[in-house]
Amino acid sequence: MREHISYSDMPEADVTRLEHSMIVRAIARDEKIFAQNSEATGLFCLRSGYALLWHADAFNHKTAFRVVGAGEMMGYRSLFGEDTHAATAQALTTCDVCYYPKKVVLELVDEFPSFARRFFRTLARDRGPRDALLLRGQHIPVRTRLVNLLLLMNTDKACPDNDTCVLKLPMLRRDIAALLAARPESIARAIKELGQDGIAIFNGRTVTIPNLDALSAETNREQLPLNNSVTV
Amino acid sequence: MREHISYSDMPEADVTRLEHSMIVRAIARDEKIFAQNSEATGLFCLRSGYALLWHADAFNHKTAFRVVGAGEMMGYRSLFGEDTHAATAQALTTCDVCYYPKKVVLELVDEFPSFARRFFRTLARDRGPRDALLLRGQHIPVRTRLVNLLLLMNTDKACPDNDTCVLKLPMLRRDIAALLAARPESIARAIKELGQDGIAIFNGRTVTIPNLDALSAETNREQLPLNNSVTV
DNA sequence: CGTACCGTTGAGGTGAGTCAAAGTAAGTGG
DNA sequence: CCACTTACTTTGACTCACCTCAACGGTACG
Repeated sequence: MREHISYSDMPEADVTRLEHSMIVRAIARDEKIFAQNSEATGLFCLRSGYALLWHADAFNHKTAFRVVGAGEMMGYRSLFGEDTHAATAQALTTCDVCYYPKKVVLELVDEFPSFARRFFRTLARDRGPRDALLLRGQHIPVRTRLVNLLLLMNTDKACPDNDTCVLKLPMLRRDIAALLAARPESIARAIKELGQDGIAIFNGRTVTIPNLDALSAETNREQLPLNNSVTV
Repeated sequence: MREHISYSDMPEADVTRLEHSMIVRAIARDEKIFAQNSEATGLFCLRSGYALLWHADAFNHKTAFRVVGAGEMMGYRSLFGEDTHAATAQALTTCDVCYYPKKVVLELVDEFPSFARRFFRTLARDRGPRDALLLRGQHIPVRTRLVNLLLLMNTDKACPDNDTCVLKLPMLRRDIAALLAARPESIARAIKELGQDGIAIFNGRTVTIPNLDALSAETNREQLPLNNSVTV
């Protein structure tokens, strides 16, 4: 949010107004931040911790599609779409959530084009749909999807270059399964495989990656489709 | 686009300016409207015909994720995301495409909040990600995914209520396959099944649906997951 | 020291992918 | 108008990755 403001030509008074409208709330693990089909009354930011966004369909198949990390926004899609929340946000860890009331956000967006443009950008760049291709594509085996997840989760904590790299996942096996559109059992098996091959060693939620390049290489481990079709 | 304008308080002069900046182009079947990784220089609208949006990954797996019909916009995501096109748009049928240069659109968006708000809405409501859950979810069998596609494609041409309903699909089997993340062979088998069960009779690209309710009922034909997990 | 999850492992079944080939429609040129 | 080419569609046989079901080990917590 601070980043959005810095790109705008908003005067100090309005910045203060926005910051004063903000409400911070501490959320416990597993607690919901907002629920699917509830009204979008404002914008949410994660100040610390991790949250998971998931969607439940007609008969309650739950599909996770995004891990929200510290500093990221959520709920903007339904806010600007003038619609109820399409997903539930649930805390993976204890976290601090900032809340900006709809009224203030929309007024400032109307008033300051540069602020609005920044939101346009965020909305348009929403990585959810694109990540989904990596994490949920059927033609990609579970093992590879898991590697993709590790690579995505590793963006923040850069490792000491090629050296060993340790990553702490914020979620349970079942959450990983939901993100990868797989079953927890399949995740366990993929984890075992990656460990045996020395690509990524899981110990509870801590993952040790001896060689980041070797992990990345897993991604290109495609079985050549030879489907020389033009359009597909 | 006309709808976006009508919701705005844009004066006549600017409406004219927008309309004069527009370029209309006739596109032949299979021709590309814009290509993945190319620069987004403007906004595209489909005046007539159908187009398909698809994304190709590192080693050329092609995944379709949206069918664009007449009156719909495309390319807005990369335009506002200030990024290259994330997908290729390809004509399924011959079609007329309107093109609005980036410069004019962005200027008007900056100037008229109500116009901007309308774009926010479109961007936020982009049905791509949500449809993807219906069309590409692994836990949903191909047969059901095909039914979902038929229901989505049927929005325009409403049938004479419960009576027989005929639908003409604009795309090839391989395009259906790409949309459903399946193989053309699997599509053929699902089509055969649906025909045998009298749910939807395919004849080339023409689909006859004897009973729309029966088709909808297919959607709830979920095998109960009994996965009583809370978070997944 | 149970109770309750979470995580792992094994055995078995299956939907959909792969490969190969035949059938069908759609252009193209003589 | 008919051979001929080309691309699309369908079918069958086979295989496999993943799901399902079930049982067991580990860890946390009252």
